[in-house]
Amino acid sequence: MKSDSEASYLKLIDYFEKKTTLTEGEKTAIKSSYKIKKIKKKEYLFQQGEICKYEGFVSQGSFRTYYTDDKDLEHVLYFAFENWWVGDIASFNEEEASGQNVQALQDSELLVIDKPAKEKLFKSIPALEKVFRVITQKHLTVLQKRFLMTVSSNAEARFNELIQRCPTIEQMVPQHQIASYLGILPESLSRMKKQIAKRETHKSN
Amino acid sequence: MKSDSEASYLKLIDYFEKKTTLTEGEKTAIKSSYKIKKIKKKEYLFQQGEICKYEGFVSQGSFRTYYTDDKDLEHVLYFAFENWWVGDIASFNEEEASGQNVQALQDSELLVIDKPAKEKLFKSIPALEKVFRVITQKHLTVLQKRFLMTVSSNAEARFNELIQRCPTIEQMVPQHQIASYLGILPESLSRMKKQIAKRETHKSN
DNA sequence: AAAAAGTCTTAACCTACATCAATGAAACAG
DNA sequence: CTGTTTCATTGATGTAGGTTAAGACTTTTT
Repeated sequence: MKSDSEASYLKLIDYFEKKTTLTEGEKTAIKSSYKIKKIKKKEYLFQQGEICKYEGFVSQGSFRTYYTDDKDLEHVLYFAFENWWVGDIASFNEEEASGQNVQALQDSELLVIDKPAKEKLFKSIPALEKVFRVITQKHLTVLQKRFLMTVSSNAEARFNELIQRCPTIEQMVPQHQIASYLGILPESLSRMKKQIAKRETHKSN
Repeated sequence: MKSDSEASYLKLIDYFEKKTTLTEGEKTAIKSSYKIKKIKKKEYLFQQGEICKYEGFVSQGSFRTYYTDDKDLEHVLYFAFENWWVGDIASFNEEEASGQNVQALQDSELLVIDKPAKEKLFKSIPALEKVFRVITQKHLTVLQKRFLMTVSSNAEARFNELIQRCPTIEQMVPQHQIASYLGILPESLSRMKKQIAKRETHKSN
């Protein structure tokens, strides 16, 4: 399906063009550097203990990045939908084992690049270097907010913030994974939602 | 005190030379780009609501970065000792209000640079660009670990991890700020330490 | 040297969320 | 279509850490 993959590459080019200007030649270089990788539901880009060999741009579908602790509990670090990135920066760059798992939530498609290809691409398009520096900074800022939110407010406030920031998330992700993202157990989220609903009906009567 | 400031600049140069190679001319450029800024105990590099105009390298003393929430509770995000950096990357780069405070824990000294000077320095020493990209990545990795630690283990495990990673911290920082860093109240840390001590004596008898 | 401000500890009580256990419903595989 | 995981809900009970309040001890300010 040539036209499908063409559309995927266009998403990536559009994404970059929102952050910098590219010549036609540069666009071609980008297209030939990123490869299409399809990942079926519940399968992985990489898992804990493996090296993250690819950095991926989500062209179709969705992913979760999570960490499994020593009590075998999963903790969702991020969700990634279309036009977002997945990967473990530290593992990708240092070529060391990752502590994370990146799993498809549905049959999905990524545009992936490995480290040598990325370095080559940076050399031919220096402006991209800055684009990725900014992406990393943004990433850091988001995580800082998340961390502060986690230590300074309760699960209900975190839930409200999530719904406000990402209103469709409940349609896209099972509830126990939202709970994990919020840092609570599914039982607690279920109870919490019941409480919220009860309060809502009381108010409106 | 010329010799004092000379020693401060040497710390910064040594720091950079661990990550890249520099010519004498580049070292001179670095020295003339960073300015010395002394900050007395309890005073600030910047506060919540202000723009972080300087990125600082701690040449003497120590700092805490914290956030004050809507209930007026302080949450320590980082400590910074000698040879560490302070600042708010997002605020510094985007020139927007910061949500953080950077406060000296004792009379301290920074080598600071503002955004125009940093951009100019990057132009004259492109290798530094990569150094800072790596610093930001490292920063992100550290924060990710911290976040996962916070959601996947209890305060005692976090305390033990901190002591192991930074054994002298209890001599350098008041206990209520360590509590804040751990995400608990000073009373809880005090109680926790008592429990630990009780267990220790039981074991050794 | 006195006053004020900051720090640490202890104790009694409270609450948000975890844990354990059971159930029904939905999704999925053979 | 049917047995089997997976998912959501609910209830009973447990606990880490929060809240409030008080006292002692130390450091800083005047």
